Amino acid sequence: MTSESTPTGASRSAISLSPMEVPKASDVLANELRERILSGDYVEGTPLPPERELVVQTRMSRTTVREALRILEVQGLVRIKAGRAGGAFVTTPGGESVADSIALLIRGRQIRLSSLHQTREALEPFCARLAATNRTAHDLQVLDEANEAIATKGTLEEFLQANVDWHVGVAAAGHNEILYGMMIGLSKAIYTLTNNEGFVDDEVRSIALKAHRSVTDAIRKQDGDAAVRRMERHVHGYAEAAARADDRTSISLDQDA
Amino acid sequence: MTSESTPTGASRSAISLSPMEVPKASDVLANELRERILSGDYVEGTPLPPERELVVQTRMSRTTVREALRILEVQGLVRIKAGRAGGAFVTTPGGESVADSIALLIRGRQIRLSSLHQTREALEPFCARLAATNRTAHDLQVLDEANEAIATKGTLEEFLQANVDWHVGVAAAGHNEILYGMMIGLSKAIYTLTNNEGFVDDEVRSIALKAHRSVTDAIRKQDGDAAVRRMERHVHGYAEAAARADDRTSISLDQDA
DNA sequence: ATGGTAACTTAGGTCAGACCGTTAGACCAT
DNA sequence: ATGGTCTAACGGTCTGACCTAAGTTACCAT
Repeated sequence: MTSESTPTGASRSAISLSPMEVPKASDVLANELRERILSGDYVEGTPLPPERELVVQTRMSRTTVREALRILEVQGLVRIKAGRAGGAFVTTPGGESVADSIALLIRGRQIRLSSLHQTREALEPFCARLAATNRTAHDLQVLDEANEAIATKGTLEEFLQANVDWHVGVAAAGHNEILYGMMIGLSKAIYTLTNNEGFVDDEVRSIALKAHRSVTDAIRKQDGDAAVRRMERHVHGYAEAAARADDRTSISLDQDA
Repeated sequence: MTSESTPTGASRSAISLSPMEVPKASDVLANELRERILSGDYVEGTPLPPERELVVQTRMSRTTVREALRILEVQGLVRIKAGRAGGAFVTTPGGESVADSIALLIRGRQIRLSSLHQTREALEPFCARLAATNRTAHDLQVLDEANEAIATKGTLEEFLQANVDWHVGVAAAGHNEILYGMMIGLSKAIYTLTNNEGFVDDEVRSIALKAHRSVTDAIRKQDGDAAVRRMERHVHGYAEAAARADDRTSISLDQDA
């Protein structure tokens, strides 16, 4: 039966299916919970039922329930506490998860430092313009404090931290959460990558401080165009200095070899 | 023994400890594996040992091992296949994880569409400039194909997909993986959010098509400045149109209420 | 009354062992 | 060649137990 001829020869039947996905139980639970959380029905801090309660409700095993919760935890949707009155609490995802994934992307793909600086050149001037428009008094205070920390000659780590604080502060002053998350990720990556390079000397520090102050000034005066211009110069200059230092490193490495 | 006087009264001993963190076993394993993967020792596709083998090696339970693997899977560092010859395979994290976290950020924080478009205004002109510099023949082909797909009057979904393809194509032509990853995230988010809004009519389509062609042209001619200028106009115009549509929606919603 | 502490309770964290479902590969029958 | 069958090697799920962290409560000594 059904022994028809196959005209084209390629396939005997006209029907064809694409690869199908069979979701895992833990994914199903995770998706369900994620949708409920993202729908906004639960306020930040709302506790999910205890694991054993979820087991009863879903009729899944505790293993499965726990994997689902773990997924949500990694995605930054819940925070899990142990002990009595512990459990999974709803969290509003912040910039950290974006930052983490960007950091993974950068490390995992062995991305060149130049790409990082290039990306900063795209984001930071724009952030500066937003900051000039939207900055609050508190934002300005954060920027000033970061600059003061830079002025205080400290260790390399302290300088780098203060540097990051200022740049992230500019992004925060722009009050755009997406850009803010992106800048956190970039900064974190640049911080770790620059920690090894040794091109940060006193000159670099004082140049950075001067640049930061001039940008901060423009932001304070709500002069968007000036903020963009100065930030562009600063970031571009920093990128070129880093590139030159990188060249030197490569060269001396070559000489070593 | 050691019953000294305690002058300050605050503490009997000089040793003092800060709050300590007791990491979970699964996190320890996950961190260890993540470091090994990110160090680049394993090529894409390298299989990790089977779960039961990891149990033997680490002397942890299978539950713990599985949770660690699940963490890495969510972070996009491994891909887990079931069945014989299955297991966890090393994956180079791509833009998808960035895209996912951005999408979560946007949905979770109820971020306004305007923030999204604002972010595009920061990224896309810069991507266009990079594209003008770095585009290959293949990149241009992708852009042309996306434009053709837009020219073909299709369903709303087809239009949106082609639209996304073109914008992502520009980012790809810039050959900066970070910006590329960010654009994928933004595009995915914008895609889903625009799917509901009903402001895409024939006029919007033809305007977008024209703008895309002019930007593509500048990229083809490697005219960076023109690419930036035209992309700025396009994105800004689109953002304003979307904002107007959003206003209309809000107003009609108010009238409904 | 006050302060400490022991016991209890509720929650997540870990473990051991079993069984199920899926898949690749080998082998055989048609 | 096509399709069936068996087997081994995987991850996926389940059960049930115990450990550990952290609030609550009751009790006891001062």
